[in-house]
Amino acid sequence: MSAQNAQRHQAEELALMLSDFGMQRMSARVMAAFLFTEKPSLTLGELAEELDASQGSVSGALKTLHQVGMLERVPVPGSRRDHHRLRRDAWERLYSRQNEVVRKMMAAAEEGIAATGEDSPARERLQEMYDFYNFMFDELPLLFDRWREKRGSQG
Amino acid sequence: MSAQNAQRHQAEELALMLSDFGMQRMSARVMAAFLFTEKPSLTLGELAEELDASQGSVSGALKTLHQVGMLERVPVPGSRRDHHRLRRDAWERLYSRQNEVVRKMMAAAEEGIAATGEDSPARERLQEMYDFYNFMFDELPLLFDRWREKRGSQG
DNA sequence: GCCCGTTTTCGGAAGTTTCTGAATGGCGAC
DNA sequence: GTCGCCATTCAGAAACTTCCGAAAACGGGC
Repeated sequence: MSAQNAQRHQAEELALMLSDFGMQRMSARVMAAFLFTEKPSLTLGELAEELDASQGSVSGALKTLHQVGMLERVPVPGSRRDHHRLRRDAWERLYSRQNEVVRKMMAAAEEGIAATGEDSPARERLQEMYDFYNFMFDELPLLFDRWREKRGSQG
Repeated sequence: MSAQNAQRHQAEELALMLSDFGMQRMSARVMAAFLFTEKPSLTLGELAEELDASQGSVSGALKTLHQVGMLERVPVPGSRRDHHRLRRDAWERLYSRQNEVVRKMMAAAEEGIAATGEDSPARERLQEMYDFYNFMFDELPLLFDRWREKRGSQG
């Protein structure tokens, strides 16, 4: 197996993992392609060919990944195609979506508490849930701050 | 709408949210039922009735939730049914599964790096991915430690 | 303003997941 | 040892995702 095929294989493995973790399958494959390519940027057509997928589905995946903030468009003068590349902080952004999850869980717990009587077991459970997510809600952004600081001082 | 119905509604909302975040639908509904019930523990039959679902699917959901460590069996002398309840640290355990995700992402990045030439853009990208997940891999357990400490000193 | 290359959207097909209902298996009481 | 109740497993049905391919929409260049 050529080195290039080996990497393509690794890319597909990673894509499978990402989709296990909840990313849409095609988005995952596109992500993996961006990670492993030697080119500085990729176009929709290149991706569709590389992944042997329709341009339609690649277009959808690109849209999603841009929305999540993992990709950015690269201006390439003289080319009418859109060129895309991974953002440096793509993974941080991906993980940051946890923030939103945490926030929603906290909010749900809060609502539950508000609707529950004073001395109820349900309320206690909801309070425990709230406490945990509230902790995470406070701490995760600080964690990211530390990451950026570390990252900045290195690179 | 009665207070009880309002809570049942809230429970279903929460279940929907959990399933948005990747939890299986029935597992999510079961979780929500455990959160909002006033009873100290629930049996399979009670859950199936409350959720208007088959015992089969509830059984599957219970199995999953026990594996994740969010539920525990409660010994109830004189009852031949299994009684289940939420673990106090259920949410922490749920979130802890991120650890495994992070570990796998780190490992995948590592493999990619090993298979990539010295001066390649792909390697740089993989290294950035590795650095981020490695940071998380180190820091998340510490975060949980701090949570447990805080929790312990409160409760 | 028109043309051509590129991207996005959309309907339908294929695949995957999830639920149910019934049968099987297991365990305690007597 | 047998009975009766509970829990689990499994095959099939239903629902939902995801993908493709075609057609519409978009946008520069001239």
